[in-house]
Amino acid sequence: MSTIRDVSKEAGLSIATVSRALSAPEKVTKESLKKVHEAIEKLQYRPNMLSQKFRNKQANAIVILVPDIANLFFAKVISGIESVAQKKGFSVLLGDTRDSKALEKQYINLVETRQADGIIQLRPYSENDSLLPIARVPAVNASGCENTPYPTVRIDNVGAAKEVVKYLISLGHQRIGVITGLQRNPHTIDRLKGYKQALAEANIPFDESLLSEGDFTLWSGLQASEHFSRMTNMPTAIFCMNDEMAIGAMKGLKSKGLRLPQDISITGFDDLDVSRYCDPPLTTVAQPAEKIGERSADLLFQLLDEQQPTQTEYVLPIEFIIRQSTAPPRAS
Amino acid sequence: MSTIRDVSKEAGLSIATVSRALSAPEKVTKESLKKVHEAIEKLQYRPNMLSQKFRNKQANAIVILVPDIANLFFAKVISGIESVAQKKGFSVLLGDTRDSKALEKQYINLVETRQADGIIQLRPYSENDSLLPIARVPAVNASGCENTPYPTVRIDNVGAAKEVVKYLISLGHQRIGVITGLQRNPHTIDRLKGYKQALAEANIPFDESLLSEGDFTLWSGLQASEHFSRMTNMPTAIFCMNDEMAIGAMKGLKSKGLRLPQDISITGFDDLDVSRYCDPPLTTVAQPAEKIGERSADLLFQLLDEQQPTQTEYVLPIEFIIRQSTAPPRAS
DNA sequence: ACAGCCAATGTAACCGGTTACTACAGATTT
DNA sequence: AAATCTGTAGTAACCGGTTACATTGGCTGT
Repeated sequence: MSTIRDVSKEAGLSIATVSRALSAPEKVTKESLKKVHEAIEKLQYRPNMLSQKFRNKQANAIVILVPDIANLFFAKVISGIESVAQKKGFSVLLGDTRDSKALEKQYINLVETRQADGIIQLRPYSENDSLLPIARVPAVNASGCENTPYPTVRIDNVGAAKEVVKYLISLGHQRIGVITGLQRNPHTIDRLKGYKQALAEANIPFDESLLSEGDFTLWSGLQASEHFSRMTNMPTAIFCMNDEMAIGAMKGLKSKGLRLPQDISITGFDDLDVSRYCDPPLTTVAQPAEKIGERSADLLFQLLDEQQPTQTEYVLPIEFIIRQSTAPPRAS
Repeated sequence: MSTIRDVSKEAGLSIATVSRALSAPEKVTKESLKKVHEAIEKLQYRPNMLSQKFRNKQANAIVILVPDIANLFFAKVISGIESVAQKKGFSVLLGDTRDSKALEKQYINLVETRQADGIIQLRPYSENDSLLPIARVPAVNASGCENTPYPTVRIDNVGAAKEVVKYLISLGHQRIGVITGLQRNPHTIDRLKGYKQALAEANIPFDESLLSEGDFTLWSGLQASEHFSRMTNMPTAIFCMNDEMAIGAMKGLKSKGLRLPQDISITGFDDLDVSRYCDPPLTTVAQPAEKIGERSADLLFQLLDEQQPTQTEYVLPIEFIIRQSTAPPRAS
């Protein structure tokens, strides 16, 4: 492995000139530039970035904490972050944390030990359960919830849930079931708040028995649908807190012989690609995932550049997409 | 930010002793150790890993080139790789290449510039279209195909496809359609080979019109199903080269009023989680994704440690899973 | 002809760790 | 008591870049 010193020797110039030829070519004559490039070519020289980063005290890298990389929604957010990072010449390290605090800690360590400059957290903040914020670790939360104590880019989960449920009510539904994420998950909490608000505004009393806890997986949606199909007084619509659970629930309900949406309406949240193709196509909420990613990255770079960002919370608009999984309840 | 020198001053010891206290505590007396730890605590010292890596000429990191992170199959392979890397104390950098050569090049650069020690490529090798192998870049291909010119961990795609098609033939199918990936994709080529072998062994002539090209996305499966449903002499079964296309095709066929599997059988490849829940549950090939990941990582570390690995190609067994999307053809 | 200026280049310190080598005290052997 | 050994700690070189500062030489203006 050749070093800058080998190149300087080969080119008959000092290491300083070689360094400048690479990082500030305008400060070097054409001749020297040519000599340097020839030497580099001949020696197959590749600068040691570890050394460079060490000297510059800048890793030029950011970390993304992803609870689950096999999730299309996150994939889109990541893609948004990457496009911004690329423009800045930063590399992006994906940390697949699988919801494990220990793994999260490990990735945060990368920043503390200067192997990365900042961090974007894709898991929503929840008191007592979040490692971030940490002093001297520049961080942004993407797609979090209300009351996150560090810079955030998110949607209005309460409002979105409310919009969905109000739509179901407007179709004539009165008994609206809900399949939640884990009870303590901030997204669950926010979306449940929206659900309750919509009911309250329509003077429909909240009924605990219409609530079934899932964990955002397809399987848990299927499970939850069992709960509902065993009820003597089934809901006429179910608001699912994400698309995967909605798809699982649809599967379960269909297997009980129920027709969708005639017998029961289903709504999701996230607008996965598959949601357009399931049977029937799913009514759901589309989050501006890519935008969330871009904005988060912008915000993080602001944090890294200056000290004070212009704004520390961005709430981006969602799109409510009505497809064929929702219809008025049967006249009963 | 405090450095090791600050700590040494605070502890009243030399930097060498502090360094040893951290990396080889058995070489230091209990007293010194205590002083060092107190100083570290007091100064909130965190070692600068950039410096350490630079000095050690080891990044302790590997890169995974992922064509598409929003893919459950890859997610499982990655998880396997990560578990092995973690044991070795290596961090894993995920490079989401989105099938772009330019992005791939960028991540390979990380190894050439010593920011990472080796690379695991999840995209199958194909002559003229692959950047790897590259001299001085330790690399392993995970989940590739036959004839990959660098160390590989994969399944027998030809054999697996053959098994699926032979099964369909054993059910009585004679006209078996196939929805492929992109024509030039190595997985497409291998699986098509297996398809043809199965036909040949059953003395069924190959019929070009039963072949429809997709690109491994749900949407393309839907498209391809249109092609088949317009045929006057429809196939009685369709072998899809992955689960997503199979799900898309099922959707398309059902919308034409066809019943599955009575009117037409469908098979997939990969065994996604959703495949168990679609309607009907999909007959498919399960790849040992996690194992592939683990073995690839093991192989890469062998490459990094010694020069000569004991074996440079591993072919892992698959599992053929028969569910309800396949049945004998209707008596016609 | 000479001072003054500027552009190009060279010299060497520096970043924060690791580690080979050295120094030294106390224990053990002869 | 002298010689040797052992365990602990210190000194300083080193990794491969960057860059402040010094040096050189050619050009301009008087």
